Order: sequence, then C-alpha cells, then structure tokens
Amino acid sequence: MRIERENGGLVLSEIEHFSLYDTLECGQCFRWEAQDGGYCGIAGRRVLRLKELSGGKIWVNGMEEEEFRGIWARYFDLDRDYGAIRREFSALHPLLAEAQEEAGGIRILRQDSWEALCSFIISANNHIPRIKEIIRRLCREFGEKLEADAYAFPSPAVLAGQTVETLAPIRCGFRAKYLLDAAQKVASGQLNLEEVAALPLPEARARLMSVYGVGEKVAECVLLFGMGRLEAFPMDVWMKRVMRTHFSGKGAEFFGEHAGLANQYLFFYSRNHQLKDDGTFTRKV
DNA sequence: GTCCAGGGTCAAG
DNA sequence: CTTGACCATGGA
Repeated sequence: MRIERENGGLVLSEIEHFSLYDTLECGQCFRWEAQDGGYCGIAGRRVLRLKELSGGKIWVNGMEEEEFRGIWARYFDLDRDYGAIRREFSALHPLLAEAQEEAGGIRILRQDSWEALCSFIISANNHIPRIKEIIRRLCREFGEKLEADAYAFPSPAVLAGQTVETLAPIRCGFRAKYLLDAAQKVASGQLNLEEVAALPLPEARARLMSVYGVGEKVAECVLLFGMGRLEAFPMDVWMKRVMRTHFSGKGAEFFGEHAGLANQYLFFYSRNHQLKDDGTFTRKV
C-alpha cells in the first residue's frame, strides 16, 4: 500500500481486494452511509470520509500517514493477504468461488467491540435499514457530538445509567433491556471485552453469551466484526439457507481458520441472489 | 391484514 | 435436545 498526501487528505494506492461498496454495504457495519460519490462513517471519535478515485485509488479525509497506518489500516484489515484466502476459497467450493469473485472487495472490519456488541444486540430479529436507524438515534441521544449531525457511540457508563423508559426514544423494542444488561456488565467491569477478545473461541463465546439477549449468533458477530476473530461464523437466517441448500452436512470447520470471511462472502451473495434447494445457483440479474 | 427481519429467552414436550 | 409462544417495530 502506497500513501501520498493530497488535497488535505491521503490518497491510498496499490491496495487489492478492497472496495468501499463491498466492505461497507455487506451488512457487517451500520455507521457508514453513501455520501457524494463516496462514504462517510463514524468510528471511535472520528468522522471518516472515503472516496474511490480512478485507478483503484482511494482518498481519505484529513489525517497524516502515520494515523492511517497505525489505526485505520487495522480497522479496514488492509494488512491481511486476502488474495491467498480467496484462492483457497475458490478451490474449496463452486458457490464460494462465485461468491468471493462477486464480492471480492470485502474486508472484515475490526470495529470497536463495545459498539459491535450493542449493534448486534439491536440486530436481533431486525432489518438492516432499521438497525441503522436505531443506532443513529442511540448515538444522537446519548453519544458525544463530534460534528454537525455526527455523534460518537455512547460509552458503557452512559448507557448503564439509562432505563427502559429513557431508552424509549430509540425505539428498539424488546432489545432495550438487552442493551442495559450489556452496559451494566461492561461498565462494572464484570465483562471485560479486551480480555474476551483474547480468549479461546469457546470461552470468548460463552463470556459474551453471559449477557442477557446475546445468543450464539450475536456472539459470533461480535467476535468476527468487533474482535478480529476471523474463525467466527455467524448463522443468521440467510446463512442457514445457504448452508442448507449448498453445504448440506457441513459446518464452520469446512471453511477453515478464515471461516468468517467465507461466511461474509456467502451472506452477501445470498442476499443478492435466488438460491435454489437443489444446490444450484443462478444470477438474479 | 400477513409475513419477515444478521434472534433470544423461557417453558413445555 | 427440540419446539413454539412471545417479544417491539416497521417496511413490503
């Protein structure tokens, strides 16, 4: 990856297997929006704007090279060799070969673990556009204001001080009590997310599931999208459908140590295509 | 009106 | 261990 200063920001080049659309619209994150030809998103206490230029280059708004390499390359998982993983996937299964080809620009984001925990609690039995709206209201109500119409994700302490009643404006329904339990456990130190991130997968999973409202699927999402654990494998209704129709009898182990990335390729693919029960697949135009 | 959504909990079989 | 009601909300 090359980085040059330009136009009050940085221009990244020589990056393969990375597209803003695939990475930011594949359902792993909820705080990014398409905005004048690029994307605007909030991570930590930073408002990031990115835009794809010609020749595979990407422009990022004002920061120094050190900050990008030190923080955001990790956030976007740009130092991992996705080419090697994609080649393995291609040889593994025809549908996965097709899926990784079509969504080849996906990078698994390393989002903040606390934000990921709350986000995927909210995701339970919910639609992606509505998840985004609920999170937007949550940040607007309880998060620190960063710029006009841009708010940081609220801290565990602030959320722990809320009640089901004060969370009502968020309109997250039955999930409010889940958020409160997560906030209380994290704010009190009873659940240390940094420690959990380093635990062996079964133990990490179990620790996350100690939160009321966190089951297997949400735990896997937090591990994959908020803790950089690429072996985690979330099974939502879409993935269950793919596994039933095309990977009968197989589980996460079939995909190896980067199963979570295979999961994401297949999840994104399945939402954009009609999958048939006979194991075939056709483009949805 | 009915069905569905990046589900989880709880009680009952 | 599996099944089903129930949970809030809003779009299709």
